[in-house]
Amino acid sequence: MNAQNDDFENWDEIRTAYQVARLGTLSAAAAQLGVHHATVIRHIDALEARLGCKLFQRHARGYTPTEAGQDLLKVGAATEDQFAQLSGRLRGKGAEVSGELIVTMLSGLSPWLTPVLGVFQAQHPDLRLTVMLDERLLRLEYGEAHLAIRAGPKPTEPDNIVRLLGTFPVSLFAHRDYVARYGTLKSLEGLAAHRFVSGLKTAQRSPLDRWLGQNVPEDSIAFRASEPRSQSDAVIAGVGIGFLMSHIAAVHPDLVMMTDPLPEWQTPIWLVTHMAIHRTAKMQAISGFLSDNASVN
Amino acid sequence: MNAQNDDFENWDEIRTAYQVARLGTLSAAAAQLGVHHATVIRHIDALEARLGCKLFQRHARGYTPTEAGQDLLKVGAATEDQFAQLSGRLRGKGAEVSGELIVTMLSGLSPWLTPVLGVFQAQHPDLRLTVMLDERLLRLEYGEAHLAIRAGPKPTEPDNIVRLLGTFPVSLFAHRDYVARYGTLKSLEGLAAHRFVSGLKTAQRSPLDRWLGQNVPEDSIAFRASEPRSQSDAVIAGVGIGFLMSHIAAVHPDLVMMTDPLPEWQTPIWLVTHMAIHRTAKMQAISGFLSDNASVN
DNA sequence: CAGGTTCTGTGCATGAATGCACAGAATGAT
DNA sequence: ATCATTCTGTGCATTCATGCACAGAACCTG
Repeated sequence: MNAQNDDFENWDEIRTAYQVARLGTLSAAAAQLGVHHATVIRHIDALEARLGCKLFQRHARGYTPTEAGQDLLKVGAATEDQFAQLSGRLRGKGAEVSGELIVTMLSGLSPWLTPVLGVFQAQHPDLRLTVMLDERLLRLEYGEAHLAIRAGPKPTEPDNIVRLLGTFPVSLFAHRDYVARYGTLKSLEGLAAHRFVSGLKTAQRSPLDRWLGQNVPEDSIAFRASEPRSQSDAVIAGVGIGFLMSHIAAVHPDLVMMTDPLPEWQTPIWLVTHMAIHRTAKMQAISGFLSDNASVN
Repeated sequence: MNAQNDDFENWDEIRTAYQVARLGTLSAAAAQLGVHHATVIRHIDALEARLGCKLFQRHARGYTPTEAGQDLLKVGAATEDQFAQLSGRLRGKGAEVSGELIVTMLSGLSPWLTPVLGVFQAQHPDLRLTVMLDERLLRLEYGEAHLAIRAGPKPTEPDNIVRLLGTFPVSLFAHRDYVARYGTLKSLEGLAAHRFVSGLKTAQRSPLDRWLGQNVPEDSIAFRASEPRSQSDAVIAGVGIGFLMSHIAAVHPDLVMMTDPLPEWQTPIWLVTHMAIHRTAKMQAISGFLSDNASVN
């Protein structure tokens, strides 16, 4: 088997010989293959030498296949057909909105995006949708996730395709009970008199966490949580003032916006896919759907 | 069709991906293919990018094929099988002493070699043997002939495989009737008193013709013929003295050797084949047969 | 017959593919 | 926990495949 394999250690030479056998001249085969005719003749020379077998009778105006060349013509045609069918199947799969789809996002985006994804899945019943809430950067190239929805600076990992979902206003919110007890926020100079909810001090991954760290005394951070969802839960429970996207806060009638949103708080949201699957209909469909349906009214 | 073809414009990448899918690691595939693992990963990267489709899940300890990768595994296995069978058929044909065999030689060698070739053909009834007597240099690479039997200096055409059949003594012969009428050849100093048979004056391709041209007065060349066979016919008919190989002349009891053979008259005979077919059993068989059976006893 | 066109075949320069060397990740053994 | 082994992934240097430019052969047209 291995000894036989050595005869055909270059499948591209077979492809070239097949085209010459099919078309009859070096020039035509070269045009079909998109290479120079010198390349074609060299492939034929190499293949014939390796096989120790003449594949063609050579004439000034083209090549005619020998019996061996005709045999190779048949095998080459079958191979090309098989590859074309494989290509069609792969494209067919890629043209479907079906199969598994793993979406990863920060927990803070879940209350907003999970219902949207649910509607998408209802529209495509063949889709097996998985939503993973994870701070950790799931590896798109490892297939741990197919779509990552990220906030903050534009992701720059190589081999990733990044698309902006939108830039969303963020502001400081508190529960009305908190406001009744501690009062409103008169201005940004009065931050120290209030209690705040933030992320872990050691991390401060989010630009908003860093903003709080720079503008609020440490003694005024009343509550720290590793997950954004826990942070928003604390705000909703009246523990303190914290950042939320305006449209997420709008879902809660008991939340009060403490100050107008600053432009620097605006947060871009990115849809990230791996280039190897970006072109599939599935990925195009989910990206388009999120762009159309995750906007804030 | 052409659009589909573009997906698989590099059949060697498919071969590489097939080996990875089959063996599970880049290293194993690289070893099997005889390339570096860097080459393997680059072929996979290129193919996945071109297809826009993940073929593998990538892990630190190897690759597992996706559904698409498994599809490619099946197609690759079928392709490899088809190519292996093609290889077997070509080798099988090459292992047979059958089909067409065209042998070309000078006419002067025909009385000696044609019977030998006839015996060879009788031993291989599936062989379609053609003997072409031609001064013109038939193109081995064009398939006009498969085996050329040539005399004189060693042929040097590229892509030809040349094998010495033997070096044969040549001498000057005349018919006994000629000797009865004109006497014997006392020495090489008495050449002018005799009549000779030679090739065309304008050609003098053969070293023997040139020897005559240099050592015999032109008036003593009684008979010129373009074909060596015609020349030997004239000698046999008693027209004059002419060169023949000793073993060919020995077939004619009426021919008399006029002088001992000179070493410079010795003539090497070469078997010439084209490298593309040289290794086939057919060519090996005919070359071996001629070496064994065309010797002079 | 002469000239134009199409095609093959080859030496040399260029560009692309490949191998080398290294580093990092993951796993297993001690 | 540390070290060794296996494997993947990448930048750079080297090698090899390819394209360019040219010439020759064969055929067709005027």
